[in-house]
Amino acid sequence: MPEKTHPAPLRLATFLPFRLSVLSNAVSQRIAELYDREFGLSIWQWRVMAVTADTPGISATEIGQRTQMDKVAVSRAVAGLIEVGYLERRPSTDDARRSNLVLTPAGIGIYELIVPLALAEEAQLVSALSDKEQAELARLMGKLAKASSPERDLW
Amino acid sequence: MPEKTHPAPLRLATFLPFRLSVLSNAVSQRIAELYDREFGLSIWQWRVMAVTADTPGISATEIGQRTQMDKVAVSRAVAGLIEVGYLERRPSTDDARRSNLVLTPAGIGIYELIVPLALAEEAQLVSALSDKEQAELARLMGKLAKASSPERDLW
DNA sequence: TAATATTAGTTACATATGAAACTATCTTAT
DNA sequence: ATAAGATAGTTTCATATGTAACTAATATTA
Repeated sequence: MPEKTHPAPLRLATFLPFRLSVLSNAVSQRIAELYDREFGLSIWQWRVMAVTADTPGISATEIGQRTQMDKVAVSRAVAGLIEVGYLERRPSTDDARRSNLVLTPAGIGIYELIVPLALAEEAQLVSALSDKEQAELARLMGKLAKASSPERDLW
Repeated sequence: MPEKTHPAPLRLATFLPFRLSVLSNAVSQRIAELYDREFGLSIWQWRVMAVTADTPGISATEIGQRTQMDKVAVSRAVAGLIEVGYLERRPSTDDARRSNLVLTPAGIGIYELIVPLALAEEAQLVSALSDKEQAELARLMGKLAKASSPERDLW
């Protein structure tokens, strides 16, 4: 008489989606706390600042694409940054629906304060890995990203 | 005359916390949609089921530790699972504050339906990597986890 | 060029989430 | 044995978030 077959076990601790989620949350939380505590910024506001610093005059829609934020999140982050005076909205001459977003001088100042801190945080995080391992991790993550969302390319 | 020094640039696309977050969200969303669409379960309810299947009679507190969920999230997920009849609360004899949680037969049935689907989803995701790469990824993630939260060990 | 469809972005609403307060029970120290 | 503290778990409340509806402007099509 054949024995009752047991289902394949699933240990959360070795299940990749779970591990990714936990690791990502642990990392994000550390750095979100930094942005918030030191500068009163949410992680989404920081992302908006980062891409705006990189591409002055960017539109909200493009911010969404570059940061993987949906348009409502972008709208709210932008509104908040304008509120505190870090971002400025300039009407676009050729398309009245969109605005060209730029950091204000205050915004640039804050941005330049945050960047080294963020990079230091990252550096500390990856200091556990050799340069080679860091490169390998980036490569493997890229493959996973492609496998998980072949349609939109994430980076 | 020395030139004005430019701050180190920060490209979101190569910033590890950002990449981790985007990748994790992309993966989680795919699989959360599966749990929800097919079984009406949230990802947290699924996690609770998974550890309860693994350790019948587990307490809510221990579920929290094993899943990295806070106690409020556990409480809500448990309440929801009891509501739909997948989980049962048994009063603990030796400590009246805690309950021993077990899956009901219905819960076990659903669990055994989900496991192969979840594993298949994971398998599809990592199929882009060789066995060796998969092992390497797991190892590197373990190092990062330790670096990011040395205090609590995540897995 | 008028009608229709798309797009950029915001607002409104419903739900999800986390922090803090709370209840009940158990543990520790005197 | 009793008071003070710690722990398990729930509830409350304020905020965050996503979906859908909306406004305004541009693009398309007939």
